[in-house]
Amino acid sequence: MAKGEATRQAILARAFELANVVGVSGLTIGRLAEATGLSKSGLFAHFGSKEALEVAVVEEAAQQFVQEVMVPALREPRGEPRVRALFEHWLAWGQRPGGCFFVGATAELDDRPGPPRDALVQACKDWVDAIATAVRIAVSEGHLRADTDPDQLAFEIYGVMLSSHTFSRFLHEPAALERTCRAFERLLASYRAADPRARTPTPPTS
Amino acid sequence: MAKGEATRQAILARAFELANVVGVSGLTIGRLAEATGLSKSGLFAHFGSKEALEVAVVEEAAQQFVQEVMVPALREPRGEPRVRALFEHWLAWGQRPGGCFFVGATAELDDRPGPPRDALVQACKDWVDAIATAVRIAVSEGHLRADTDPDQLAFEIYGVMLSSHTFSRFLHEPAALERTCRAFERLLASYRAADPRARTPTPPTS
DNA sequence: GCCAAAATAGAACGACCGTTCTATCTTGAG
DNA sequence: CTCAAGATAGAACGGTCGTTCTATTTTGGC
Repeated sequence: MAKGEATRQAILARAFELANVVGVSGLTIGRLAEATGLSKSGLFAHFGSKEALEVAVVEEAAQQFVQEVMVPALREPRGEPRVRALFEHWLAWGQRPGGCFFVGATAELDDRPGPPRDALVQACKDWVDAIATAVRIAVSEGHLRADTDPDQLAFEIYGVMLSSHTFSRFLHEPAALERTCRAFERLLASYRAADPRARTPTPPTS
Repeated sequence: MAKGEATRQAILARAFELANVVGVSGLTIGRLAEATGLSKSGLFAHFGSKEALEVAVVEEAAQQFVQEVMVPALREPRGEPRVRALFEHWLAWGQRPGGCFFVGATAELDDRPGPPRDALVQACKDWVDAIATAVRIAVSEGHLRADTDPDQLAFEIYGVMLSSHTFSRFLHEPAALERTCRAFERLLASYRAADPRARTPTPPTS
């Protein structure tokens, strides 16, 4: 029967919204039941345990993230434009109420081993890898210097994102967005090839 | 009577250790009572409410942070050495079990208004300001370029710290420390004056 | 339209939470 | 040494948590 799957998906959509604001473990079955109009036990039956619900929420978040950040960026031209698109779509993603789900969940789960944490680690690694891959392409396109370490730049871009989250959402710093963009631009500039066409673009065969 | 203050301080020291691992709200009165050997009510009487305990824990953390990070750095020579010292002492501070208290607590409290959050915001602002001030001095000493925006560099250094925390504690990335140091060095280099003595050091009168 | 299977509801559970109350120790000033 | 004040303990409270159990309703293949 397909009814079960449909309500399960509806629950997860609502659960993700809630968890984005109150955190993964702040998400309670009672509150989620109230928010969806189901009974506690009726909702519970869809997941079997709170832990399984948390895993499902993390996976739901990852799926929405792919849809809203990764996929649109992949439609941009290879190289620096795509790196920039990843960053900008992340900025938009972080504007939803509660900020970036992964930033909040990371701090919450990093000292709580178990399947929810594992799922979140996987999602974050995928995200960092996506940045590093885009950077790698930008290097091979000659947009960034040939001696660029893609993983290093991904690490640094990730830091700008985290700082952005903290300064805007937590410190309520008015200039947060401006600082964020400036930091990102400075970062790209420091890795950019002096002349965009100085390096011969790597041919597809190599 | 001084006995009360002494045990209160002992409780806070233990509370900070605990909160560093399980988070500010993961710290429960029952567990803390067990950890200190007191009864729930006996411990509770020292603070009057859970919220007041949380505020006290944040203030305890801030005090230890000043002692272990700020004060030693202030003993270093003005300018870049002091900026570097702030960073390195923070690295050491983040090595304790649970990582950097403030990084964890920030994500936990950023959507939970109230006195604990306010206390934490103040502590973080003090920290960012301390970095920015050290940077400002480094500029006036001619160690960093004159057009350096100290708040911007503080924002970026903060990002490196956050990224460091995530990559080492959460992602368990083996190269986290190396990436952290490289990111910091790259940052300083990008702001460093080409010739350390090119700028005339601002005389004390100006 | 029937009827097993699936989906949902409702009540109850034990555990732990923060908090309150009362009683009992312990302290230290006079 | 006395004795009020302070510090601590113990039991109990209402509330919420995740979870389980048992009904009841709803679904959809036949």
